[in-house]
Amino acid sequence: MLQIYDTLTKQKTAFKPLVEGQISMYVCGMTVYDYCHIGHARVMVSFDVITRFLRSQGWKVNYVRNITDVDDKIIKRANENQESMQQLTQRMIEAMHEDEASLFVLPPDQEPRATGHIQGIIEITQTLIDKGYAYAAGNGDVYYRVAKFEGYGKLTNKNIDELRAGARVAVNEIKENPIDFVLWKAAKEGEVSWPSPWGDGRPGWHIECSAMSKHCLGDNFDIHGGGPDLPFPHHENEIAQSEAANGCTFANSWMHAGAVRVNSEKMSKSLGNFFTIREVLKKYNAEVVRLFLASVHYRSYIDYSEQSLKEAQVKLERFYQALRGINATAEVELQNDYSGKFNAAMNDDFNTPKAIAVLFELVNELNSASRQKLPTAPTLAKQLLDLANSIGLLQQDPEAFLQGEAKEGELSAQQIEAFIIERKAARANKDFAESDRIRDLLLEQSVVLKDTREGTSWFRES
RNA sequence: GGCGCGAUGACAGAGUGGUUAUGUAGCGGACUGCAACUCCGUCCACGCCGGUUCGAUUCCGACUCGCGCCUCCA
Repeated sequence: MLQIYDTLTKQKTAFKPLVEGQISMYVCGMTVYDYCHIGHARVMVSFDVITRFLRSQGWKVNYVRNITDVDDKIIKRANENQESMQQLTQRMIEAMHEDEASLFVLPPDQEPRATGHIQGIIEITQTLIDKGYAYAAGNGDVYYRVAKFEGYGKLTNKNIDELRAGARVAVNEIKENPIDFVLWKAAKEGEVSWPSPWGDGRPGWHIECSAMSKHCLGDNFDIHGGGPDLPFPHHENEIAQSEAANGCTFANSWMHAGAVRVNSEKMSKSLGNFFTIREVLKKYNAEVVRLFLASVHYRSYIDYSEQSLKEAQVKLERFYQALRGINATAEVELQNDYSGKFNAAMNDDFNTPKAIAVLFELVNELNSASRQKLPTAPTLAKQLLDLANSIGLLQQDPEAFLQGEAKEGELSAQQIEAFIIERKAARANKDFAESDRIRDLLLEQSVVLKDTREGTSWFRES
């Protein structure tokens, strides 16, 4: 049975799909004005793990992740760069797709863009005005009348009076109430704009997600997800917009990933303490980053550090060492509970650390079986691969992963093989001094040798 | 101030009202020419104070500390 923690009810509850066997999920994606950082990676990887796992369990998942490609920050950045908004967003979308692919993150089923849904945005805005939930201010802006929506604040336990009291929003006489937020912004000179019943303008933040989710999944769908800084105000406002306009419950459950921290502080654009995905991938294999992220439950915060990345690297080496040289095939019947435990952990609000612990138990048995040349080894290896693959791990060839790509200044595979042949000759002559000299020489280049009956294999140590 | 989250062994990180998490590191042994990989064994634990209970790291309350949101950020 699948259990999911819902941000709104603050409880883990049994998941009930709208349609038997199917899951409709909308995840807030990127605002494309800069390269993705590890915080973005966490959202991408978390929901990729979730989607892959659900599919492995037979769920038919319709996964939508939007792109917000029109927004204040984008316009500002494009101006700074002296390029058009389209040029900037196109570049950043391409970069995002590259990052995604290198992290083994599967593309969502649908990836709508805000600029492709202006008509839908205008329609919802009009509906909200017609129903009294929004008003056109004299200057061409349209605002949401927050006090009119009864459920406002239900996601994040806010109440309107306190929000108003603490409103740090600049007082704006055009608004009826300082906490009202903008649905449609009148165009400024030289800014990108679209025609609307209220004059030329562009969407505010929040409304695009109401329009895109409605278009892709309907008025009511199963899961809405996103990053840790989205519950307020973004998701709160989405609820207000969509529920008021559509007259029904918006998302049935809300999932939010935890923050990535650096030195106990949230990694964020505003603090400037972020590492971009491409930066990190120069130093670490993509699966190392995936495993690092999956080593902590998706809702908890995770500390980004070199040490954590190295640990993930070592863990992955253990997995691949176990799989190395084994032809993973289901040859024999196994009587074990690894799959049951793994799936139970994942079905319990996607408990990846617990699930991965099961994989290590399996590795242990696999190594033991390999060592004793038991006939169960290939089947255990297959089981390990199947389970790991169900969350998008262990997708590389063990040999390729362990030997890695030679980085700048490192020995090539051919050079290493040549040294191994030299060493083999020395060992055959019992010239252990020479043999050890070669081994130490390679070790200085981070190449570790492993002698077996079948010969010498090697891997690059992190 | 309001609303939330967290505090687990050397580190990372799950979990549980009474039973081994898991990984790395450490220690002892096996394997090895010596190593590495691997295997076997092993040490180290639940912030503080009360309460409930036969029994609490696990439930309840207070406290201390840390973090997030309340403003753009995944």
